[in-house]
This record gives sequence, C-alpha cells and structure tokens, in this order.
Amino acid sequence: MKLATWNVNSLKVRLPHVLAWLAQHQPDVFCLQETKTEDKDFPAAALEAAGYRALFYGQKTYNGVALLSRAELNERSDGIAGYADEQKRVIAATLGDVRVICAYVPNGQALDSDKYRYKLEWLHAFHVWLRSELARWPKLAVLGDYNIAPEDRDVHDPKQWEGQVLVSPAERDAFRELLHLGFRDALRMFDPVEPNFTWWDYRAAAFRRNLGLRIDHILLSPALAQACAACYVDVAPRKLERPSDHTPVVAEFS
DNA sequence: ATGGCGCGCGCAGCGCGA
Repeated sequence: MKLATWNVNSLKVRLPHVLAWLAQHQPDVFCLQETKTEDKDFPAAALEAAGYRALFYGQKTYNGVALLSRAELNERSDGIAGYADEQKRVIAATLGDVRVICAYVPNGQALDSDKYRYKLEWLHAFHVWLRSELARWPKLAVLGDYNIAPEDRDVHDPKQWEGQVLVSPAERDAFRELLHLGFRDALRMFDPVEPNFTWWDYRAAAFRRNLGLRIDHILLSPALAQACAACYVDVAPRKLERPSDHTPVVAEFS
C-alpha cells in the first residue's frame, strides 16, 4: 500500500501535474490540499479516466481538500467532528481497515493576527478529534499540509525564521502534542540525511537555492507505523513548469 | 532591501499563501 499527500495550490492549474504523478507513482490514496475548486467544478471525469475515483470537499478561491483512490473508499467524513469551521480543510475516509485523514492546517499569517489565533484554536480542535479517531481506528494515517516546521532541522535558516509563523513555539508545541497522542512522524522514522523540505517560496529563486521548509507531513498510528517500509519527499514536481510551491510526500507499507 | 511569485477573481489590482 502506498499513501501520498500534495498541496497542489489550485487543482485546476495543477491537474496535468497530478495526472502525471498518479501515472508514475500509482498511490492507493492521494490526499490533495488547496484544491481551490468548488465541488461542482471538480475534475472528477479526468481523474476517473486515469483510474482514480475522488472524494472532494471544496470551496471557491481558498482551501479545499480531496481524496483520490483506485479502490472504493468508505465512511467519508468532512471537517473536524465537533468543530464548526466554515473553511473546508479536512476530509477522511477508509480503505479496508486503514483510516486516511487529509488535512490542510491554517497558515496563521502572522503571530499577532486573528488568523494565528484561529490556527491554534483549529489545532486544538484537531488534537481533540484525532484522539477519538485514534481510539476508533487502530490503523490511522493523517496526511497533509500542517503549516508547521516541527524542528529547526526542518528550516533552511532557523535564525531567519525565528519569531515567524510556521516555526513559533506554540505551533511546534501543538505538533508535538499530536505526536504525544501516539503518532509517528513517518519521515523521521527513517532519519534521512537531507533536509527533506516540502515547500519553497516562489520568490527569490528559493527552490534553486534550496531555501525551504518541511511543513507537509504524514503521521501514522502505532499499528501503521510498524508496517511503514519507506517515507520520502518527491521533489521532482517542483522542477516542472508552473509548479506548486509544495511537493508530494509518500509513505509505503509492507 | 521585508520585496521578490503565483493563485483566484475578474479585468485592475488586491488578498492571500508560507
């Protein structure tokens, strides 16, 4: 089994990249964030022609998440149970006995902004919900754009980023609290030598200079972590014409 | 040097992302 996640920054623009990536990597479930696509406009037919069915939870201009899969997904749920949120950031479903949650955590904008307070509140609700999800689904994977670089080694220049959103202590505490629920950070299970950034700013030739952050993650429940054989970042799509500023993360299971 | 780029919206230039 192969699970993957990608913040596509507009599915409309990135559809050719998504189709090419599916053909090459053939994930069992592909989690997409920032589709920025209303459900009535979702490119379901093009994906179906590529062998993938889709569950989508989108809105105009902002946010939007989707699950693509080759086999049928069951027990779909939208959003965080018990947390009313206008913004469409979470979709979940089950493949066999594996529960897959696709999440787009708020960015936060700046530490003194309402958006940052929303991010922390959102992360608290996410934490509470994931605790109950873990109790319900022993095999649980939570994939997505967390908008948090968990440690300094996930940041190209920790000094430059100090005091900014994505690296602030409160956000990192919230991420660590998710791990304390019992999740493993799949990429860190394999302790790669390279930085394994997943996002590079469009500006200032940040990708060419490798000025990136690791903010897209795959968290695995203990039962799934035990079965995880590999986890890696695929930087190839960042080199394409009109790339997303994020790149896919993949987990493979025995 | 606090911008830079790219997206949606909608037709100019702004809000937003990270």
